[in-house]
Amino acid sequence: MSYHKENLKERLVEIAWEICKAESWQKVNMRLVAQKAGVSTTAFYRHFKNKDDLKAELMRRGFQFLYEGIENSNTDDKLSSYGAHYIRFGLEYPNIYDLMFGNTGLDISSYPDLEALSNASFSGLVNGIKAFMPNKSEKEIMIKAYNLWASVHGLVGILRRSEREGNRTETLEWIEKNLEEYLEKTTFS
Amino acid sequence: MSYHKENLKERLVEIAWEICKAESWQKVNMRLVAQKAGVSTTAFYRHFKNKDDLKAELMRRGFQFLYEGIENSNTDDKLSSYGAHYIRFGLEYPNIYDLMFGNTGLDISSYPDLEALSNASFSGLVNGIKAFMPNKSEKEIMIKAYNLWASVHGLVGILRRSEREGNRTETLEWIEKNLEEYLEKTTFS
DNA sequence: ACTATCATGTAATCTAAGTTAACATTAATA
DNA sequence: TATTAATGTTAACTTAGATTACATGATAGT
Repeated sequence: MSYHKENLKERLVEIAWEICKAESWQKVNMRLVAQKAGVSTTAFYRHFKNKDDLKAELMRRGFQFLYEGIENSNTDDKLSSYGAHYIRFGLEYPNIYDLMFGNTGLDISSYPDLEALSNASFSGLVNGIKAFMPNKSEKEIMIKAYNLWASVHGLVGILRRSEREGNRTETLEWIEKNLEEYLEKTTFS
Repeated sequence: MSYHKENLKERLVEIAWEICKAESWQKVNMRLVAQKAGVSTTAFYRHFKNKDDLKAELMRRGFQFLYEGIENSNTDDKLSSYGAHYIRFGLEYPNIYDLMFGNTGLDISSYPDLEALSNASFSGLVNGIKAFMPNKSEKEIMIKAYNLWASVHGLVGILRRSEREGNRTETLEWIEKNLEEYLEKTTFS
């Protein structure tokens, strides 16, 4: 029975999400996802125009997931906590992080809602800095914002690389355990 | 004539390099490269075990290219110049940069020489900082080094993304034109 | 209730790209 | 010169994204 499935689209996304989280977005492929859902490969194309469409859906999920985490973690309104949350997210969900911030080949401008979701985090950061340093000029605030953003994403790369390659130094160990202090020390002069 | 070609391996790498530089490493494929070289697709496998082997060769080239550039640009021994060179490299050769610093799926630990090449740049940076701040502790120096590294690579990501998505703000414009000043301001308190 | 229609699922097939196996040709060397 | 190793070719296999033509079944208008 049930030639027509209940919420197949949702189930496909769910399955793809799990594969992506556990493996990488590169490992997500229609055949595997469809098979795990117990449907034919082509059933996929009734719900997604193509693979990019699925990737976009997964990215949406990624941003929602990240933002939920930030809301729920009662950060003490310190910017360093905000940045630390990003870093921890990148370390805990590296494959989701790659999907969201790496080069997946997706043209994000084809998905305006996604673009907005993606930009939201930076706006939040700018506002935070603005509140934190009310007497600074717009330009100084933006520079701080870009720098914090860059440091955060750059550091995720470093920490992950060191993990992969077994390069972990004592200092990196310290940084990972003391992200807030590290961020205060480096990006807030 | 010439069933056996002269320096086929070198020519294949050269062709692949050009494709990678102009398009992306994802666009590099054996059929295309072999065709451009005027040989059969499988000729490839006489010179490379697999595609990863080619990727590794291209990455080697990338690091040599980057380091040559740094040697030749008579930086005035300022660390900010060093960092700025990295950023400019990332902006001028984004596809080579992705190959070198992005997630290509290559397990770099299978290519120890490449790993060494890749680590060399960080060591250089640490030594530079050490010379620059002789009275700081080892840990402080390492923290600065990681931070500069993270900032540099993070900023490349930001600048490229803003270019792709047409997000360029005035401040980003300023940052790109004044990389040294930006780095001084942000990572050297 | 009957039937037209539309959303949703399937089978078969195409194409691109990585890879291998079996065979051919040339260069090197004993 | 005869053997062998290096290098190249053809044919074919595999995996993965995508399309076409067809099947099924839920829903709505008569």
